[in-house]
Amino acid sequence: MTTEGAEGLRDRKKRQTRKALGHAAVRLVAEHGLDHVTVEDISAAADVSPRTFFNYFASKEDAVLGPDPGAGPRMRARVLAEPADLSAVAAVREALLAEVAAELADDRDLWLRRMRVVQQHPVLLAKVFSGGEAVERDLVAAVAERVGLPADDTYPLLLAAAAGAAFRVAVARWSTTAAPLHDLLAEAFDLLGAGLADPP
Amino acid sequence: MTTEGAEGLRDRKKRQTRKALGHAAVRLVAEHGLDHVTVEDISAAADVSPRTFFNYFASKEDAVLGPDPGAGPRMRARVLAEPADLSAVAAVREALLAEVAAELADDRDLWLRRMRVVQQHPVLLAKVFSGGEAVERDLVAAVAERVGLPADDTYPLLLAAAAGAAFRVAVARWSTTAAPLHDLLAEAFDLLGAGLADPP
DNA sequence: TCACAATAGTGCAGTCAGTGCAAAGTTGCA
DNA sequence: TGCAACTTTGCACTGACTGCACTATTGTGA
Repeated sequence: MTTEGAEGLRDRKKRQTRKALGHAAVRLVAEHGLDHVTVEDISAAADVSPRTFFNYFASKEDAVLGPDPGAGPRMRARVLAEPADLSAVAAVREALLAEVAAELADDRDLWLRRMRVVQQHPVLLAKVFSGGEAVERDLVAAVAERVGLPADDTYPLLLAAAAGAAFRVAVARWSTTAAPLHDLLAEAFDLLGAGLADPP
Repeated sequence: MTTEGAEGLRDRKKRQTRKALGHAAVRLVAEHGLDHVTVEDISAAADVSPRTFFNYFASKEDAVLGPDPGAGPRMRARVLAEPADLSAVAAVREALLAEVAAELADDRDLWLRRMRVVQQHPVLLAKVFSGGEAVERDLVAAVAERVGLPADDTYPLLLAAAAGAAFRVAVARWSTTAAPLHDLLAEAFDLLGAGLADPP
């Protein structure tokens, strides 16, 4: 995730600290359960003071689910970069498949552990949703731009929301079946593209 | 929990208390902002002790957004009651339209005020999502039963999630435009049914 | 190389959310 | 009327989260 070449020591350390806190949070929660882990525990595991924890994350839940501030802009760029002759759904589909592939390649284990943690603690679902919601905003903008509609029109709003739904369903199934996430996501988009017609 | 006709004084009082707390929460938060209202304030406005507040709601946010435990089962029943020759999407569509009409008729003002509060406090979006998520479970079950698929198949999961997406989009647009919620919801379902094809 | 500016980390004190427990008050019922 | 069931409440406690002032570390320009 190294954006530009020259990144000072300061920024590298910040990144490290954030990562350490996030990983510690996921590991400890997976191990002991959400409410048997305190912010103090997480901070200790990451070797920083509890006060510092809150300089990085607004809450314990945020540390576990690590809102990815780059995801929205990335998706936006991906959608706009898809060939112009693709339909909007197809563009979103391809963008999402590419994004997922990239993210998974990056840190597959962390993802899986997070999914398991969420399954064991449905309270965290709220964070998952609202995290996706942030990405959705950028997705709405990208779709609106592609199809030449205002960003408050039903079409872009709905396409973005439906894509989010497809994503969540695919990830949910992924964590309980052996199928590759790519296939599950593609299946979901096929159903959407077919107007959710009754299955045979 | 006497649901049948004769409802004792005890249950009536509980219902009243819950309602008083919920309404006080919405009113106070709309008036002073989410984090300038404490549980103590809400309890005082509803004339109960702060401790009692937590006998009814697990958190301040819950009091504002009032999770409706009956919504899931109601939707399930509605979906299964739709004519058998309707497609699954159509059945969900009709069920949702009917549910919304019934709920709006019941307490239109509270709904609108809640929407406004949510717009002013995006933190609450998380609760909206996870509230919808509870309903989604029942919806998944109903759809699975209708189409004769297991409840962990992609189709029912996705249809329920997409319906939730359509609902959220419709409500969001409703609170910013003058159009009736019914029409906005119908429009969203039309787009879903058309496979989210590019608009003209 | 050395000061000085920026910024990250920390300790402290305080507010408020949320929970378990046991006592007190209410309601249902025989 | 009296007992059982249930609701409300006060109390004490843990832990999340914040503002503030201070220290430590890193970046930078003379």
